[in-house]
Amino acid sequence: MTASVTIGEFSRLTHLSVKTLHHYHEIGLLAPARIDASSGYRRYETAQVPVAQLIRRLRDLQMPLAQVRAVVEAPDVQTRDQTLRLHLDQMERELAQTRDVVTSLRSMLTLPAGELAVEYRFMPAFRAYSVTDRVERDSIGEWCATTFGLLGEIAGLHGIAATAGATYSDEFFTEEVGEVVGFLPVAPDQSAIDRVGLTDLPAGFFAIARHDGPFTDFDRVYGALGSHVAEYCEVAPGPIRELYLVGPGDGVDESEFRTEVCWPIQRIPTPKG
Amino acid sequence: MTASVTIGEFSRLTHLSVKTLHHYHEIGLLAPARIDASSGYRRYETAQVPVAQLIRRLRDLQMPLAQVRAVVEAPDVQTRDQTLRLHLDQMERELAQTRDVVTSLRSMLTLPAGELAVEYRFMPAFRAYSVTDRVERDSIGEWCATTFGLLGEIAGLHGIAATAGATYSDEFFTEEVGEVVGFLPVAPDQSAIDRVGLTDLPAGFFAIARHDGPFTDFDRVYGALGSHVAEYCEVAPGPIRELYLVGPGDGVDESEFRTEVCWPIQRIPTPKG
DNA sequence: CTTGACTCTCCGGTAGGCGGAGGGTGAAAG
DNA sequence: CTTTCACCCTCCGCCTACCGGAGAGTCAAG
Repeated sequence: MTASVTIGEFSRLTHLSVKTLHHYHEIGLLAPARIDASSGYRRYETAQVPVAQLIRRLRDLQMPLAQVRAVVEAPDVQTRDQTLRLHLDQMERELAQTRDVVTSLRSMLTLPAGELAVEYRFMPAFRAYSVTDRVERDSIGEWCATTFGLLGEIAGLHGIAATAGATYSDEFFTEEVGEVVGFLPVAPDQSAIDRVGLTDLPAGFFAIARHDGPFTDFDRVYGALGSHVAEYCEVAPGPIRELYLVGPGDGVDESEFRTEVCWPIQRIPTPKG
Repeated sequence: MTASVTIGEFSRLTHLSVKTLHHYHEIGLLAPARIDASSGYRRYETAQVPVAQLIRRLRDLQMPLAQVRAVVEAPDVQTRDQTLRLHLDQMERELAQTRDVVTSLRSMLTLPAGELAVEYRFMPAFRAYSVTDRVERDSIGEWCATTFGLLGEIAGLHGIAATAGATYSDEFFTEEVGEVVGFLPVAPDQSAIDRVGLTDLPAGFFAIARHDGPFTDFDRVYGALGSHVAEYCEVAPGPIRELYLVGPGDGVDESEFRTEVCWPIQRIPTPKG
């Protein structure tokens, strides 16, 4: 039914290198069936081949070993397959995103950056339903999906037609993790409701640029707008705001998205020359 | 035209963390425009934003810094875009492959491994045109493409109808890099020709299993066949062989591929019990 | 002149292994 | 029965692309 093999043979069976098998033994992910007491030689069973292959496949997909462990140590097949399916879905989403980045890079190659229209605006203070979290850069997409899903739902329930937005703390950009606030403006006399907080956003001047299209090449607007501000304006403290004029909630294609990026400034600059 | 900003501001403009900017400075990938002599503070120019963003995008695509460097330090725009396009093509290929692995894993979940038909065969010695290289596991796909492209071309020119194959040294599996020989059998009196070598493959007994379908789930056959051999046969020294009965050169869909994996054994085992 | 935000350097750690040194094992060949 | 040689062991350091934090200096506003 099953046979005992040396680490080298097992390596050939599974296409995992000997070094890798050592490593998996060390961290307790895949231990040999037994170990010769006198020589210390590892002996694997051929019955271990399938699990080793599963591990290898998951690693091929860049799955972290911690997650791999969760999969192979799942108590029963249902749990395991469930976990696995979730990961596969996630990977497919990442794949799609990578593809987007590639296409966006390609288009960057063909059409150079256009002129950026910067507008200066005073935004009065306003009150908003809000969701505040400490978010990592990598998981911002997910966070936005859930947050604006929730805010959109609330907007529907209460008949609010305002444009949702978010503020991003400096930390979020400079240290890869920081406070992000998703908001939905409401009447100033509105009071708190379930599931979301209430925040008063301060008034201020902003340099504003609009971004048309999907979120993948958002960074270009940031670069261009930020450069503009650095040249012509005095920056003000406070987080950067984004206003989602047209976004995923509006049931249109990505290419139809409209977003305003608002950079806080001290005052509207007087034109030079 | 351009303005000088601190590292923190530059971080906001480019969405690269301060730590990352330090790192890029240290390795000389993206140095600040100047450094304050007394305080040691880095000063970046807004003109550096586009290159920083390019770097960030490439890193988002997992491109190693060495390659990123090659791109950003390209002498002229043509070279740079050319390099970039090549990398993007490569990434798209990898993307496609990852997708295949995902689908294959999914199918592994739904349909369990079937029975494996193992056949024992004596293969006489034969002479073959051959290409021998030390190949890394990761680049085996590429190597096969070029090698069997070449061998196929030669087969066409000389009217050879034999089945191409390859041998894989143990090292190749146990240490991630090792000797691989692509071969195309010819008549025993044939002599050497241009661009390829001539190898005599030794006779021997083999346990052979056929794999139907794309190369993505090749490992299952290895595992199953190897386990079978470990249980019922005495292994013989020498590299594992693969015979490409139907492969990429035959202009059919991946799912139509037929490959034999040949595991060297000492003799044909006598059935137990 | 203080406060607080920002910046500096340096040191150490992370994942997932690879590479090599130095030394013990096992089985077949002489 | 010994030698050879492939195989195996452990241990240590290195790799990439940064992140975290300590300890100390710097800048601008109040």
